[in-house]
Amino acid sequence: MPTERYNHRDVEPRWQRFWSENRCFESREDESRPKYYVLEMFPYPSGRIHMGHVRNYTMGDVIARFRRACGYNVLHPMGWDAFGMPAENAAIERGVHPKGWTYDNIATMRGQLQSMGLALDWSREIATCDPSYYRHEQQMFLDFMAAGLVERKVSTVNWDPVDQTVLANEQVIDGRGWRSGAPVEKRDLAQWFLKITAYSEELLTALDRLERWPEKVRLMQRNWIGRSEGMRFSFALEDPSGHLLDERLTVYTTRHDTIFGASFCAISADHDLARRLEEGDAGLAAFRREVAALGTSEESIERAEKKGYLLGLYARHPFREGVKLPVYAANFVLMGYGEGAIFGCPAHDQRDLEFARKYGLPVIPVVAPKGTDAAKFAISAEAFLEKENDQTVLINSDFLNGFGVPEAKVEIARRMEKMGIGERKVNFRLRDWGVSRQRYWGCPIPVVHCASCGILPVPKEDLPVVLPDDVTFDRPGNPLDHHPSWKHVNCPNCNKPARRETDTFDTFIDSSWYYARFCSPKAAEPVDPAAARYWMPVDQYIGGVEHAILHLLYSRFFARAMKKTGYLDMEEPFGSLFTQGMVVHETFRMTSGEWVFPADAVAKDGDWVHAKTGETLIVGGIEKMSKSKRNVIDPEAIIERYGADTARWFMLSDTPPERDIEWTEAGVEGAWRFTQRLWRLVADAAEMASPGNRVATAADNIKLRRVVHRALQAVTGDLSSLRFNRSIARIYEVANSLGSALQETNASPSLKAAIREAAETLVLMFAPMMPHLAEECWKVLGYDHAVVQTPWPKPDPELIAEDEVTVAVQVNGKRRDEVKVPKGLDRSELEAIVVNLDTVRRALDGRPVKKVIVVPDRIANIVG
RNA sequence: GCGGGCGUGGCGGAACGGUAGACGCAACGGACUUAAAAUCCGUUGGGAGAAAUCCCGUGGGGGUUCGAGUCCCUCCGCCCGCACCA
Repeated sequence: MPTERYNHRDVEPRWQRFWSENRCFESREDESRPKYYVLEMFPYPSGRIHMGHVRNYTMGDVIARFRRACGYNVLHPMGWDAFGMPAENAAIERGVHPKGWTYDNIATMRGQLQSMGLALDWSREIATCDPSYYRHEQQMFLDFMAAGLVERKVSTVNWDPVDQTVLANEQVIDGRGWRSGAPVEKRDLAQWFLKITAYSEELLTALDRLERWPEKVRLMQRNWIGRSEGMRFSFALEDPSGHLLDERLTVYTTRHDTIFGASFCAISADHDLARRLEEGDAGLAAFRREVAALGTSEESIERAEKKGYLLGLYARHPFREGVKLPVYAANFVLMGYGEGAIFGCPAHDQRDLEFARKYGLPVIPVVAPKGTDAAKFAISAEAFLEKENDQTVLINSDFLNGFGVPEAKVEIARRMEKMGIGERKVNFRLRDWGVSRQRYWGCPIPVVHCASCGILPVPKEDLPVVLPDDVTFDRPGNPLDHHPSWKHVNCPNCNKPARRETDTFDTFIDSSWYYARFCSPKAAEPVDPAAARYWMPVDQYIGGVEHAILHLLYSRFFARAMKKTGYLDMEEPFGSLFTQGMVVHETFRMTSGEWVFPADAVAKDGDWVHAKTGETLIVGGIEKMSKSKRNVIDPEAIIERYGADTARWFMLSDTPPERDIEWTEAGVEGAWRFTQRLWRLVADAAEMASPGNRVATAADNIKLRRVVHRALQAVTGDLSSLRFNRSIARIYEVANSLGSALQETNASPSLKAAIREAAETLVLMFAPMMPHLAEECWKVLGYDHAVVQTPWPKPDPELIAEDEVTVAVQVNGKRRDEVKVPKGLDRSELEAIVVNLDTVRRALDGRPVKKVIVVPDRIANIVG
């Protein structure tokens, strides 16, 4: 039959219109049905969608459509994480206004997402830069403040002395500002903090209950929170002449058992003591400037070569009379952790060891494997790090000699507490969340600074504090600060002239509660309690692993803060989390080093050449798609050429969703051919087996029916657990079997019935992945109603059941044969069969059978 | 530097601790065609053998187990995060 070629350009927009006009995906609360909330991390409106979006939103869409078909009341919303630096950069670089730029981008990207045929409830769309969204953020912030969850404290930022601007960590490149190239300095600013540390313990222990989160993400969060049990204690300090100072040096350690191995103390370059000593010490001032140039990122600080500066102070060892430890300012001690000061024990810490070697400090081992001769145990290049199960013992440690590490810790703690110089302390690595940003394109922080009344919240009736539109980017710094009038307000208390806060919120705040807002996006309050009670938590959250820590931890905290202030009735916003992999692509560059778009690279005689210049190209690595390396493929071009269904199919095929997927031309071509093949198969099946055919059970169709029902069973399970690539493999199998059945020129009525069933089931199975094609096929199969109005089919248990199984036969763990036996055959009968097989006897080569291990219906292993 | 992950044919990958390589791509052979494209059928981890069959194989090395791609240790390579990118 001459089937017309499937034309996605006609079909896809038509069905998109149908879904939209019939409001197929708009959802509302319905207590009579189970709810299912699918959410993908919302996009930043950067301009155009990229392949990462296509992958992320396709996965969410498949889940949404599948769950819908299974009878769930599905919520699947979309919005925009619309505040952020790129809008300001566009303003500075291209003279466009951040607001116009952002909303233009949203319009473009909304259209692009719609062309993907996503089953989204667009009536719930939100943009975080809209006052109707951020006003609630301001209100909640004020409530958090009243609830004691907000704090104002001084913290350090990267300062560009030329541009007179605060720099983000990514704007610091090799210690210099990205625009000015000037060495970065540090500045202390009073900033707002959300007290996430009030929930350290809770955020940690609650991880155990997030059973449907990837273990790796929970582990990363555990490590990030970093609970440790240690001691805070202080050393007496003396000056070079040996005079005792009034001041003591407080340190934090988890290895107080190694106190006898201490050979120095180190404080952070930002430590209060270092700041005070700087005045009379030019060398220290220079050292502090050098450390400041590293910026504030922990990565750059820890990567830097370990260096210290002798402060000329000495710490008296608490247990070794007359022993003095030199005190350094060191570039690797972080002010934000513990006390910003440590004692160094080089024998048992690699970093301390490197430091000690560099400055010629003693290395005294104090922990050694049991039975080691203390006199001979020495440390060379590697510190001795005790591991969980090691049998170790304290040495060179006076009264601790012979103690195990845990016992030594107890003893030191006991003694120090008795001496009054320290106490046991649980410490967390987690720091409070600094939310102040010295930028324009963010949510204004709703407070007023008054010279006489201090810092006051903006009265709730004055919310929202709206960002002014009339700002300029012609000079560096925060435009809100330069604005002629915006910041000048009267004090809400005394009514005298006062100043608005010109800092805006970290954009992580915007994304820390949007999931809740989607439940009732137009509510007058941040969240409508009834709607949130019905929809929350998110049943399936999907996004990149790059958000494994910050965004997810902040959201978990925010939910708790919202609970405390009465906005939400739950702690954990995301019941199940899935982290998808990136989209990667081959890179091409010219001999000049310039990157080349894949679209401009053409294969020629086994080489790659530039489509326009003909120059031979260098093929680089397969890397994450990025604008800078130009290895990007524009989704819009792909959808235009192949259709959304093909793009979606490719994103789901082959590669498991959690792994990185490589975009290849051959892969898309393959996906495109398969859409055409499905179209032909269904058209042929529709012609051969009319809607009147009924399913029969005769033997000549049982094979096809089994394939169909077993695949349906497998696909149902695989889609429930997000194993899209596996479900697609099963769909290929059904397509292959259906294709073979269609070869039959003289089909019996019962075969026709089976073909009909196969075709219909096939369409319903691929519908979540290729929704437009499925609708069109469904029409060809003779249905008036749409696939989106059709329930998910159910496999027939009789057709799934196996009556015969193939059991592998091993001899000493090596496969030697296989036997077909009835399913459920008991051990002894199977054993009797296998030991007498020729292949088994040959492999045994005369040895007696020692034992037989039988796993029923799977394997028999003869040990001989 | 610290924390986390990944590594299986030419390629993407499949495999409750139980027959490694399902399914797809590519390649090769064939059918159809004047021809090509498309489509359809077949072959395809490596090695030995006429065949039956045997040996080797899941990044390298070691271990646990009747049995390891899967669990443990270690090394190598790649990727992600590191608190002001989103």
